[in-house]
Amino acid sequence: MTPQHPLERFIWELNSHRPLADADCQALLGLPLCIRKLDHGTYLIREGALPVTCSVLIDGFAFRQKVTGDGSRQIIALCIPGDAVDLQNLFLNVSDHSVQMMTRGTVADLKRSDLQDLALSRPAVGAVINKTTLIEASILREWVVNVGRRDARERIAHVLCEFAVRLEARGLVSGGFELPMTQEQLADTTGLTPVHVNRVLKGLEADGLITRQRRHIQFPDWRALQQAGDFSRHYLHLPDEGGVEHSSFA
Amino acid sequence: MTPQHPLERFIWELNSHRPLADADCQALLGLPLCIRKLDHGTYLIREGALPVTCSVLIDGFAFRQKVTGDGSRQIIALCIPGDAVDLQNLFLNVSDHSVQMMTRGTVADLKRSDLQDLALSRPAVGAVINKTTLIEASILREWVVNVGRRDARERIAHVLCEFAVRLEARGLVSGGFELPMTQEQLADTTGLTPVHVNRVLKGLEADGLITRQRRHIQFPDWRALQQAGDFSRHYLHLPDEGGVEHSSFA
DNA sequence: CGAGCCGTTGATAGTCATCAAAATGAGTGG
DNA sequence: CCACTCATTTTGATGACTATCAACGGCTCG
Repeated sequence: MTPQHPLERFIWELNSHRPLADADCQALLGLPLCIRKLDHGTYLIREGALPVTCSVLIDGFAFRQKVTGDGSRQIIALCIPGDAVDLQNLFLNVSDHSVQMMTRGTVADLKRSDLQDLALSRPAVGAVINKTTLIEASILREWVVNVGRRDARERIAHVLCEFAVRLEARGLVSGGFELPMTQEQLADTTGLTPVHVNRVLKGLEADGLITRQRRHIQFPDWRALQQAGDFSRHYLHLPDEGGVEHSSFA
Repeated sequence: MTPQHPLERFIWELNSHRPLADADCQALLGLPLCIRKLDHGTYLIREGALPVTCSVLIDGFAFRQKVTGDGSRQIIALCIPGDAVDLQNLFLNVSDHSVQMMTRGTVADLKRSDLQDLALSRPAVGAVINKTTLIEASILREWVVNVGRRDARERIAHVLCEFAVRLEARGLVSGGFELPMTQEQLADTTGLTPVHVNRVLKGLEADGLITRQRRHIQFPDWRALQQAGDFSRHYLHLPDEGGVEHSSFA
C-alpha cells in the first residue's frame, strides 16, 4: 500500500464496516484526487448547488448545516477526519444543505462521477457506501430524538459523548480531547442559544461531569456523563472492537 | 406487468427516482414475498432486533420511533404506502429504532437477504436503494431543523405540509386529506406535548390556515400554510413532474 | 350502553430565550 | 514586544413559550 495515502483513513473506515477486496481498495486508491488545504469557515458545499466533487476530510473538522427562513442555523452533522463529506449527495442532484469547515483542515476532492461509476461497477463499493450513509442516517435519527425529547443538559452531554466516542473509534483521541467548536456552534447543534449552552457547560463542570480549560475537555466520570446524556453507543453502529478494554470511552 | 402487483407502488416509486431496466424490475417483482394485514399498533421492527425481513408498506401508515431513557417517545419518520420500511436496516445488523403501524394496513415482507443479493448483483438496484435512503436522510436533516430551530406553530405547519406533499406525490390525496395520526403522535413527531399541539392546531384553524372536521384536514390557503411552516419542498427531492399544474400543493 | 381513547380547556410553573454588557483570550500590526 | 481589535466566553435581569397537572366532553367500538 502506498504509505500514508491521503484516503487511507477513509478507506480504513469503509473497510471496518464491510471488508473490501483488495481490488476494490486499489480502485479507490487509484481515483484521481486533488488535495486542498482549507481555512476555517470555508464552504465545501452550499445548499442548492449541484455537487461535482466529492470531498473526503483528511484532517480538521467540518459540519453540515441548514438555515431557516428567519435566519437561524441548525447544525445537522459533524464531520471528522476520514468522513466523506459528499456521500450524502452521491445520487442526489442538488444539495439540500451546506457543509462548512469548522476548523482549518485538509480535504481530498474526488470527482463525483468517478465515485458513482465505482459504486455501480463494483457492487461491494456500492454496498459499503450504502452502509456508510445508513449509519449517518442512524445518527440523524438520534439527533432528532436529542433535540426533540431531551432537555438542555442532556442534549449537550449527549453531543459530547457522541463526539468523543466517534473520535476515539478512529484513534483520534486519548483521554481528554480538544473540542473543535465554539459554544455558539454547540448551541446550533443542540437547538439552544449560546448563552444557555454556556450555563449548562458550567453546570456540568460544577457537577464534576466534565473538566475544561479553554476548549480542552476531559471526562472525569465517563459513566455519569453518559447517563446525564442518556447516551448509548448502539446507534453509531461501530464495528465490534476486540479492544474495548483499552478504550477510555467503553 | 402483473396488474396490481403488491409491490407496484414501491417499484414505481423507485423507478421515478432512478429509471430501472425492465430486467431489474422483473427481478424485484420476482422476489418471493409474504403479504400480511396488520392492526394499528403492530410492530414491524423493534429497536435492538436483528432484521430478517424487509417489509414494504402496501397500504396504511407507519412510523419510526425511538424512546429515551426516561420513557418519552420521539417519532422519527412517517412511512406512507409504497415506502420500504426496512431499507434503513438493509446493511445494518441490528435495528437502532422501532417501526410501528400507525393505522391498520398491509405489508409485503421480502427476505432481507434476497434484497441484499439483488442490490449486490444488480448495481442499478443498489443505486436506487442508495438514492432512496439518501432522500430519507435528507428528510431527517429537515426534521432536525424542525425540532431544533422552529417554534411550535412552525413545526406543526411544517409537518402538515410535508405530509401532504409526500402523499400527493404518490397520488394518495386530492384536496384535503385524512390525517392518520392522533394529536399525541403529532406531538411526538414535533417534540411537543399533546396539549400544546391541540392549542396550536386550534390556532392554525382560527387563522384560516387549516380546516378540520375530526381528522380530516384541508388547507384553504396553501401558500400561507407553507409560509407559516417555513416549508420548501426541495429537501424531499421529488422528481420533477411535468404536471405541477394539476397539483393542489405545488 | 358502558368503556376507553381522544380531544379540549383552564391554571400554574419551569425551562430556556432575549437583551445587554463586561471580561477574557487570540491574532495582528506597528 | 506591546497595543489594539475582534471573536468568544461569561454574567445578570427579565420575559416568552411550552410543559405540567387536572378535569371534562365527545366519539367509537365492542
